Amino acid sequence: MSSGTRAPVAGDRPRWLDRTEMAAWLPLVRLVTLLPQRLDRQLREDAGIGHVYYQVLAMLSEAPDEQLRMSELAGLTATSPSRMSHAVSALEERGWVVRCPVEQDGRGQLTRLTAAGRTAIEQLAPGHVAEVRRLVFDPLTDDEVDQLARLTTKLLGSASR
Amino acid sequence: MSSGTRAPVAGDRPRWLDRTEMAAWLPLVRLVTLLPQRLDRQLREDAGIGHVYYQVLAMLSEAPDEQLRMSELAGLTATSPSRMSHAVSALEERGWVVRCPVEQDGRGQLTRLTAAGRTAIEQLAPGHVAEVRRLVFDPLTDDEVDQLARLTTKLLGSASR
DNA sequence: CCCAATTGCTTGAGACTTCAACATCCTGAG
DNA sequence: CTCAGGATGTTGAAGTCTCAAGCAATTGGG
Repeated sequence: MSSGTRAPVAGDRPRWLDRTEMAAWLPLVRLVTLLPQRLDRQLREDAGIGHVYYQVLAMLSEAPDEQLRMSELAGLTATSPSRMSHAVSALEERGWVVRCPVEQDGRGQLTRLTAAGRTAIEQLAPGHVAEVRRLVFDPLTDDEVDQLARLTTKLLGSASR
Repeated sequence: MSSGTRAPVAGDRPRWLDRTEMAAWLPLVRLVTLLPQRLDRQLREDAGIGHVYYQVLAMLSEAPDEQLRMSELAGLTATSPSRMSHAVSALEERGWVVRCPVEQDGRGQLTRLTAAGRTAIEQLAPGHVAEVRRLVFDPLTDDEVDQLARLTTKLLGSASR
């Protein structure tokens, strides 16, 4: 406890979740626990890296000149600068990525895909896509895919703030 | 790479995601990254524990006699036995939970909420619910909450297997 | 009864994430 | 010009998660 800033004063207690909300909340929590687990496991078996690391390679492979700034990578993958720094270091050790300074801004760092990195993502992508299909898109109808897009986009608004 | 079992043979390459699917996939990945982050942060500020640990307390507080077996806890929270064992150890150190052997099965362990644990969850719950509302339910209409329940439940089917 | 296979859980090592502190560079007000 | 404040990244420590290995208890087939 340690004197939280959010004092649990009786009276300002928010409404608890009703039955309908629980019917959405419980599976949602399970899903956000389980989905990263599955994505991580499949990639770790195939390449020894987790999903975040794969995302870095994926974003780089689609960026102009196959390079991005740390802050852009962090933004695109919704991770902290610190986490991204560690992640890029790990990818650098594998030789899949290199760091180099930015011309115009002495603070910045560019991360660029190496040839080995490109090979890696090209070999990884098919298996990953297959897993994504199996986990997410195969069970859904076209309409449901649209619903999923709308819902997740809407929820991102509040989660990003 | 290291000779994955899933050989990237040209030809068996699965269909890449189309525009519609991407419109669902990208926000879904962000959501699945961001939501646990937010839940963790709020709980960590208030109590110094992450969301998984809170879930343990929450499930225990609603169980008969406020106790559950390790395997039940693991199942309910969609985590591995190992993770749950570590988690319960951490909660035990805080004095919020105790372990005791099961009568009928010498292998099993029961985890029971302590008085301090009950106090903790009672003080934590209002702030947590408020955060859940802010992040998930406030932005959605009633119809959308229903859609969310159906979609997440459907996706859980494939992710659990 | 006996033992091999299974179940339930724990442990330790290594990898990953977070947090706070820090170093560096840029920007703009005075 | 100068310096305070902001922005960009990095680092190390502490906590957490995963994986593989292991232990103890139970179960089931012979």
